[in-house]
Amino acid sequence: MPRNKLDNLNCSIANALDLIGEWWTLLILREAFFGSRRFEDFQQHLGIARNILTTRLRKLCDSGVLERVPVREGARRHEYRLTQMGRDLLPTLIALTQWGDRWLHTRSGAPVKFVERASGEPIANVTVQTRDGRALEPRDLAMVPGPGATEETIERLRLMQSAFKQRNGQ
Amino acid sequence: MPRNKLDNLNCSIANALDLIGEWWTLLILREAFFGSRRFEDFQQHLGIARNILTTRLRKLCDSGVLERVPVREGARRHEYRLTQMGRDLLPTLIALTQWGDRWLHTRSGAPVKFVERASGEPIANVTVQTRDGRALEPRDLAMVPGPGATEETIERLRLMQSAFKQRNGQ
DNA sequence: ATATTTAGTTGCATATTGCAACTATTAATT
DNA sequence: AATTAATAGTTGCAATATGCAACTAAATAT
Repeated sequence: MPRNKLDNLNCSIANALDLIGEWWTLLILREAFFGSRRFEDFQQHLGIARNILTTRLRKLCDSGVLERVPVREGARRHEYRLTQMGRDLLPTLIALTQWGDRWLHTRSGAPVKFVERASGEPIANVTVQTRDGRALEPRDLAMVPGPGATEETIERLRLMQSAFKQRNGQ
Repeated sequence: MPRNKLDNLNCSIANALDLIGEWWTLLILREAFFGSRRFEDFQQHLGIARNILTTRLRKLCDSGVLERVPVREGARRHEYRLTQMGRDLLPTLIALTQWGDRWLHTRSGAPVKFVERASGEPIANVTVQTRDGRALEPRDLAMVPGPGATEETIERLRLMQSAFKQRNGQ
């Protein structure tokens, strides 16, 4: 990955992308959500080069997104399963899928529909919401320094805020 | 992008990643949500190589995620703004950010906090929900063929379904 | 009129990916 | 038990993408 790691330290997106933003990685995780567990499953479904699959699986295991467990008690062969950290990517994956469904499949419609298993009801679109469930648009959001903000981040957010006020004539 | 384009045709995630899964692209879009609009803004905030920034911006404009508009009426200089298609990536970006906050910033906490502009209240975690607002876990979800499903997709989903039943002893 | 900023382009070194062949276990078959 | 096939990689090399720095050209500012 030739991308600079410089000063990505204080950005969750940059840190997340260092882990799961590499070529193939999100497709591997999609496969994992679809039920793939074994090396050959991933390889055959995705058509990914075997050496790349090796390095991706290793990285995902090292970082705790997947775990490598023996296929049976005491077996030497293993399989790759989502951990809680991996399962926690579901909202991201679904949000991305819905975006693709909406903007990139205008002809034929979504290839896969997600439904609640128990009821068969389609799920809602993933949205950004208040804690009491009102949907928010980009313009309704503001960003403020969190507990892990650096001085640099704080300064950046201050600049954003004043640019926003200026544009809205305040 | 050396990734195979083969048979990605029927997967929204694969198609989405062809557009926004390249190195830097999501960071560029994060910058856009943070208020960057000009070439130099993106370049300086990210430290990205200028030639790569050029190709990424071009691709994002060509595909309709960003638009290239004159800075003022009749000006030759232009800036890059999110389109509706681009703004629609907000849930994906926030979901990814929250994942990073949760799993990769355990020490210091989130660098940036998203709040409702009007009230200052923190937003909720992005979750997958039913249409009446109940949160769903991965195990509560099932996938069924959508309107754009190919025969291959349908077969794949059938296999998943029977594997699921087998694991759960039905 | 000159200098500076902005928005790129170009060329070359380095890093990543794709491909195909090869290896070494493990599981299945005779 | 021996042979075969499937699984899970590794290795080497060619094709691509990225990083860097210098260069260009137009638009603003002085």
